[in-house]
This record gives sequence, structure tokens and C-alpha cells, in this order.
Amino acid sequence: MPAPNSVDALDARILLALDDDPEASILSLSRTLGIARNTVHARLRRMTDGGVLRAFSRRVSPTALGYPLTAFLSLALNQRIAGETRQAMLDIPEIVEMHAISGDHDVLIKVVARDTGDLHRLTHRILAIDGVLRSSTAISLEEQLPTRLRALLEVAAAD
Amino acid sequence: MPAPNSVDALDARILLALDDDPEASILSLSRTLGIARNTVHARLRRMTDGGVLRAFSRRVSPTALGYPLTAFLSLALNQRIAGETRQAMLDIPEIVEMHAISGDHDVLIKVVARDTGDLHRLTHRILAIDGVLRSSTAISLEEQLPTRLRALLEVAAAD
DNA sequence: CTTCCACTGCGCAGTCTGCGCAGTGAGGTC
DNA sequence: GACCTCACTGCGCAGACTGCGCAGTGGAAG
Repeated sequence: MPAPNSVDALDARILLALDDDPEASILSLSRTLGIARNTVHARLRRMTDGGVLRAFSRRVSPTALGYPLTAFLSLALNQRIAGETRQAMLDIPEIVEMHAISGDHDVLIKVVARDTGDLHRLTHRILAIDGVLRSSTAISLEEQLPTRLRALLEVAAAD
Repeated sequence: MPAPNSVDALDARILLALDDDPEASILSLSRTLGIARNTVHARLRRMTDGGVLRAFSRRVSPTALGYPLTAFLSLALNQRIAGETRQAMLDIPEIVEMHAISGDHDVLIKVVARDTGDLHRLTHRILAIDGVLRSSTAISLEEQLPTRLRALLEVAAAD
């Protein structure tokens, strides 16, 4: 059995089967994959405990929540107070992802909005945060590939 | 009951409860939320059928799969063959997200890699795709806020 | 050869599921 | 006011699944 926080080929096959049918029971998974029920059970528990599986809410579509617009903002921060600036950004629920990045800017954030007016207000709100020096916005015109881990799972399952 | 592809306050409360305990049964959810089992059942089925809940594999951590590195690439494409170029990118499993964006570049992609050498090879492979004109890479130095929809769910649940 | 450990197969008691059905109450229409 | 619609509720049943323990098997490592 692999480490609690990693995934081997059998784990990947279990996760792929779950991707095909998220409601599948452990028993049906074991039948589909041709392995013992206890094995599926033990591995799923290990992956859940080990942090391989993240928050359930990742499966929720922002569009369904009423936020069909996505944008990416690159921000340059005042390094002196970058900590407080980041903290202030955490209080904005529309910021759904934040990365410290290399390059011209310091952070890249992904935001969602109800409409273009909402996005306008949102960007102004972010620019008004103390320590945000510059920003560059890229609106997602089309989500051409919604977050997919399946392709990686297929690679892992083939090992 | 809301439309199949949207979410109201009660839906949001159900999803939040599931975020707290992804293994919770419908029965325990109904007890926790103080609503009837059938209501939870009907709403979860509606959300599943309506596309509110997306692929299970979204919950898998790329790090656990062996891809601890994340980067964002902005690409400028040759518009004449942009279709084929995008298609070629779909064949690269490490590309986990792709958006058509406004601004200087045409697409923004999110990629994951095993290590910096892997990322190097990956960016070269992407640049070698026919129709990719220019690129700009921003490596994620730290995921300061992993994708979170919870904050939005809390807003929706408060309505 | 022995040890270790993942995987297997079996069984049990308890729980949950999916479904149907009927009742209630709020909101809207005529 | 009468009526209708529809979401939510409460109940019950047959069937399936869960979590768990336990013992056996086989391959890899020392």
C-alpha cells in the first residue's frame, strides 16, 4: 500500500471509477475493478485520511451558484505589508484561488462574479485593498477545459 | 425548488454540510439540517442531475498524484489554426485547465508538473505545438488559497 | 526460511437507500 | 373565498450496503 498522501495505479483506478460514477458504492467499485471489497475500503479510507481527496465543495459549479463569470488578476503587492494584504483578500468570497507567483507580479488570483458589473465592482474592491500596487485583469471568455484531473489519473492508472 | 442547474439557500446548506463531512449519509444530513430526509434526497438528486455537482476527480490533489508544481501559462495563438492548436493541447494531460481570455494573450492554461525539470520539458512541448506564437510563464511558488467554493456557499446559504 | 504486509473471502449486526404514498401549508390564480 | 400547484414532510418496507473482525494466501524483503 502506498504512503497515505500518495496514489498508486490501483488508487488511480478506484478514483477513475468514482469519476465515472460518483455515487458508486464500495461494493460495486470492488466488482467493477475486480478487487476485494476490503481493499477498496482500506484504500479509500487511506486516501481520505491522507488528504488525497480534498474538499467536497470543489465539485460545486460556481455558475450554478450564480457566478458564471471567471477572471484572473495578476497583482503586484507592497512587499512590506504583503501579509495583511493577502489576509484582506481572503475575506472576499469571490476570490476562489490565490497563488504566489514568479515574474512581474506577486500573486495571481482567480475570481468569479455574477456579471460584468459585478466583476467591475470586485476588481475595484481588490484594487482598493491596502498594499495592492498594480493589477492586470484577464477575463475568461470561455472555459475551454474545466479543471480536469482525469487525464492525470489515467496516466497514473496505466503504471 | 430552484431550477435544476441553480442553487438556493437550502441547497447551499446541504452542500456546506457535505463539505464538513463528505461521507455524511442523506439521513444524517437531514438530521443535522433539521429537514426531511426526502427533501435532502430530492435536492441532491436535482443537483446531481442538473450539473451543479461536477466531476468527482476535482477532489483529487495533483500533489498526491505526484505533480506538486503548478504554473500558469499565457499563450498567444495563431488565430487561423487556433482550433487545432487547442485540440493538440487537450492531449497533454498535465494541462488541467484552459480558458480563452481577453487581453494580450489568447489562452490561459494551468499546468501541473512533477518537478522543475518536468515543467521545463512541458513548457517546451507546449511551445512546440503548431500555432503557439508566444508564451509567458508564471510559476506558482505557493498555493496560498486552494480552490475554495465554501465562501461562496456561505454567502448563498445566508440568503 | 522467516517475516511482513497487502490483498482476499466470509459473515454479522446495524444502518441507509430508493421508492411510494398521503398529508400539510404557503403562494398564486380566478 | 375557492381552488390549484408544488415543495416539504412523515411513515414504512424490502433490499442493499457499511464497518468491522478474522483468518488465509502469496509475493517481496531480509
